[in-house]
Amino acid sequence: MGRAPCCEKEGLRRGAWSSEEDERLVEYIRRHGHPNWRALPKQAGLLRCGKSCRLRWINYLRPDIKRGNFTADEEELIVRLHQSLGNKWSAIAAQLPGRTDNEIKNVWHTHLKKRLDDERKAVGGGGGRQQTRKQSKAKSATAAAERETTPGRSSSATSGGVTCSTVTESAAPVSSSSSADQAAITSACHGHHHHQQQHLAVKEESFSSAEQPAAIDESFWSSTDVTGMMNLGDMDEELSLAGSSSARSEDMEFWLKMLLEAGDMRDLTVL
DNA sequence: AATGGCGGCAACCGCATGTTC
DNA sequence: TGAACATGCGGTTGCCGCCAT
Repeated sequence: MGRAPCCEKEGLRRGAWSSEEDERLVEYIRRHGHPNWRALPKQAGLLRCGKSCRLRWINYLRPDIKRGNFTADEEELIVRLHQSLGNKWSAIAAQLPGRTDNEIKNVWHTHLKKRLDDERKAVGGGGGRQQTRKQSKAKSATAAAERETTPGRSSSATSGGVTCSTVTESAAPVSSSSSADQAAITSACHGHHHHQQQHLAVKEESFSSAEQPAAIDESFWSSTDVTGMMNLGDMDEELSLAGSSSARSEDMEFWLKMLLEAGDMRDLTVL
């Protein structure tokens, strides 16, 4: 049986968001939260589908987004986490407060992957030729074409075949990561452990419902440029005041613990 | 100055998963 | 119990600006 599309396609705007749309969305969420993304655009008077609104909010408009260049620490953490977790961008993002999975994904594909590839070539003198964007896009198109003819979920499978061309890209799933990988995540996580404990809750939707906005400094919202104006320390305080907790963060903590423990055990067996 | 190529990033697409009824 | 619906996630695409020629 078919699923209803997430939104009716007719008459809805697509593409880049205007500042007016941004303001509308921010203003609406400020007032009402976002209990229902599907209904939100209609209620907010936006000609967008709910999915688009959600994405815009999560990746750009949320007040706890940290924008700007990634620090060396952040990049290193991404690399290490990617070695252990693979392309689990949301899991990686959960360890980088203020960063979105989309942003991390972009950084990985545009900077880190290339850098690692270069380093690998410098060290090992090989690892395959770097794929150009053109080639990559051409392959993507081919993959997309293949997808048309292949039933079932193929987006990840085909793209996996395309993009997992480097050693790093083909990082094993968690269950089969090497002890080196585990050590990597262990050290990465230890290095940021305190930070993470503090911020695990931050990744969770800060204003997932209307009960939160009261905790938000109104002056923040009066500004058009809503990004980067609230520092994370403030967010932590607000969240802890609000007693925010989340199943997802707990899940993350749980799996992180499992990973760490597994890593420790592996290390022991190796020793 | 014109232009073509490339990199970076925001946004879209479609499937997976969770939730509700 | 299972269908319908909502949300999350990862891969991919398209646009725009920068830079080399």
